[in-house]
Amino acid sequence: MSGTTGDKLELILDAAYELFGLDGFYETKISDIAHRAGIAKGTVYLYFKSKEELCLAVTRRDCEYFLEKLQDALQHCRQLADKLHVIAAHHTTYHFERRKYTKLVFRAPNNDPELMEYMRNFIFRYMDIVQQVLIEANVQQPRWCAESYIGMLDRVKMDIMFNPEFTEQELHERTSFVAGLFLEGCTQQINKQDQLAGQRSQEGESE
Amino acid sequence: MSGTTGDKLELILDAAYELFGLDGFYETKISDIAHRAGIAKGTVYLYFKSKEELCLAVTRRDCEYFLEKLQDALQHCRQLADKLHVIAAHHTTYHFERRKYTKLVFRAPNNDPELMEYMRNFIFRYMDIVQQVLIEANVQQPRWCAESYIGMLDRVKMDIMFNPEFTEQELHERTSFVAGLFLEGCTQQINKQDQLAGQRSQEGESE
Amino acid sequence: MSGTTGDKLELILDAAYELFGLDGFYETKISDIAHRAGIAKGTVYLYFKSKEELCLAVTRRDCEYFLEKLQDALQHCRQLADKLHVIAAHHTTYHFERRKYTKLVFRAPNNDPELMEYMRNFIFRYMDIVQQVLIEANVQQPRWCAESYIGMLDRVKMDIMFNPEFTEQELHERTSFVAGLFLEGCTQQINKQDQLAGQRSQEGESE
Amino acid sequence: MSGTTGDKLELILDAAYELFGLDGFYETKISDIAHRAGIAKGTVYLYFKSKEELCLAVTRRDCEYFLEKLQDALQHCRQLADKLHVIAAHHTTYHFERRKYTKLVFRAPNNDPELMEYMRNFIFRYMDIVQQVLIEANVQQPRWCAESYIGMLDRVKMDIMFNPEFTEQELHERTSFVAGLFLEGCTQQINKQDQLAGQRSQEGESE
DNA sequence: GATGAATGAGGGTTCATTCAT
DNA sequence: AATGAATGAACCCTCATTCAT
Repeated sequence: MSGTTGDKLELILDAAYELFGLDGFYETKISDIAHRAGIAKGTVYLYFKSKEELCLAVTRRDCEYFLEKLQDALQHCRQLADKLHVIAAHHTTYHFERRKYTKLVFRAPNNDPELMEYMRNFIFRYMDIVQQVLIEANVQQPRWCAESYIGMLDRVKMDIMFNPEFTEQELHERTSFVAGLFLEGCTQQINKQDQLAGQRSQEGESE
Repeated sequence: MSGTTGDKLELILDAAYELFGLDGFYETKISDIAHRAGIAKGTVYLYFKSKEELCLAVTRRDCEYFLEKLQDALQHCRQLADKLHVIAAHHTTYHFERRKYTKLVFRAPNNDPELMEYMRNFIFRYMDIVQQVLIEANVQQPRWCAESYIGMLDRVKMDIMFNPEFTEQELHERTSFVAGLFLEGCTQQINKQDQLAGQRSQEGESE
Repeated sequence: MSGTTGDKLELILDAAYELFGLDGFYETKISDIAHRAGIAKGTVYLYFKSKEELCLAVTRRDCEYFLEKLQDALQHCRQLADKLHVIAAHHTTYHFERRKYTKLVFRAPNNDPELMEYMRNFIFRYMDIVQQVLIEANVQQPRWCAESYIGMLDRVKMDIMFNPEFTEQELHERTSFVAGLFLEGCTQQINKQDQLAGQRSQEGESE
Repeated sequence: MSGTTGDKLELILDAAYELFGLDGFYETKISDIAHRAGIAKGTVYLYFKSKEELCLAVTRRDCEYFLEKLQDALQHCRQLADKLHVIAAHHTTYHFERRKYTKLVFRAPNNDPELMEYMRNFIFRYMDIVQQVLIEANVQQPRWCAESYIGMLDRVKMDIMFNPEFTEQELHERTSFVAGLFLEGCTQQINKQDQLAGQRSQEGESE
């Protein structure tokens, strides 16, 4: 009865996500999006002021959903190892499920300041979540470690997106590998730090 | 000397690199490039069949130079630690020096298959070099490790390019951090493997 | 009282007059008019078949009112001088009061035949009124004189509309000047004619 | 050989004058103009930044030519009567020759400030020329008289442009009529002034 | 080889008008 | 009668590419 408005907006976002993802921002015509959404070209402009704004909305919906799902997943585990694995699995699975949308990697309208700013901000928020996990586990240099972890996962993502033969099996192996490798590095650091702390307390006692 | 063909080609590549890097592929007009190169618009087409081909040439020159310099730098060191540091330093410094060309991150003409293929291939070659370093040091899973390392470095690159206040001091610290973190993980793995190998040889002896 | 059909029609006309006058026909959107009238876009089309017809209605109301007021004013005077001054004062005052609606000068939809025809007709009727005044005073060439008078007044109108600093003081001076100048010319002509008539009658008598 | 550039610019101006004049600014498509000029749509934009700028150029050429011709014609006469007639004849003939371009009356893009400013300025310059003629003949209130004269002539112009049956015969009659009527008014004023001056000098003498 | 005037396909956006509710 | 979401034709302008000189 009502809710039609919401429906159409969703239709547009879906169509835009699909086409921006498959063909890229510049290669996608508003008329294509409208056609795929089953509406008229002009209707797009009832919901979005410009192609750029539509792209921003698409990106926002995608990224917010990404972070939301990540937070959800993290709630169910307590151990650092678990959390790191959840993060990795989320990152890789998310992109594996969307692997046909290769052009999303280049979130293009290169010069749209709002989109640039949003993406910058998204990365920060993502990083903050990972960093928090590391802080809770007493990992040293949690910011840089978080960045490194995300970097490792992003490289896997690139493989997923640009290697058409990337299998689900491979997905799991790579995910575990990255999580494992990183955990090892962290554990190492934590150990060292504990040793250090231990030494200090011993030294303190021996005085 | 100055009227040589080669000169003009170089002028065009320089101008295109500058503008593609500053503004992005789609935002840059052939006429802008010609203007900056100090030549006529039509002349560009004496050297390149299309804007895409020019972009490919620009990218190629940039990437080949990147790999070349990396190889050069790697020749001067033997230790794994040294090599990893050289790789990291090269990666981060290269992009720090070109940090104003933020749009190079999106090597855009999204649909040019040749460029896509070239980039895919470039990554492989880059990865192969890193992988070789790891293989020589007996690191397990050298491919995946190589990918992880490059991923970590690529994240630093993103920070460099999109954080305008990124300092040279920070550059060195981050570089050393990443190299160190990765080396630790690798060393760990090598150790484990050596232990394993040691056990096996012992077991073999004891028979 | 307020929900009456007539009310809404008036609201639309008022809003359209305002916006056509301030911004011009082509620059004004139907949605703007609806918004200013406090009604929905579609409602405009319950009262007017098209934007052109609305413009015609606006113009008609404006012009009819102009002529009506002129007729009213003329009823109160008998002397040619008075009548000419009333005409002049009406012309200039009317536009002075509406001087912020500069775009009314270009009653645009250039290609609407109905509007063109109406405007042509309006001018004729206006002219007829002035002409009648002149005929009653025995002015020679009353039609052309009427045209000239209106032309003079229209030039004042242009000054009023496009000179933002045009003051009320100036308005009165210019009005009197134009009326005076024209009256003089007419009187002159009337005199000459009277002389001519006098001569003729004298000649007649003397025969 | 060369001069081709100039040629094309002229072709565009001619085509634009024709179409803007026949159909109006908003009703004329750039593609129509290009077609009529025998060139491609894009070529128009090599010579003019926008449709508005083209309209300004068309107007400018037209108005400058108008003033130029007026100055030329005025050089050949010395008497006030002659000058006034030349002005009138020029005004009416000019528009009679262009009477099919009815839409030029509404020099439309209503909101283009540059065009508005240019037109304002054109009127001033035109008025200045007429005013100068009156000053030289010692006419009182030369500015307002000039305005009135132009107003009278402009009304004739309107008749010319919107009365399709306006004949050349009528043109001459109306022109002479307006010039005569105005001259009479002026002469009158000059006489009065001379009388005044005469009286004053007499009074001076008698003292 | 070098030029730059000319081309014209192409797409984002606007907005008068319609019509289901 | 009133609404306002939806429509889609229309048009300005851009810019990669061509080609005559």
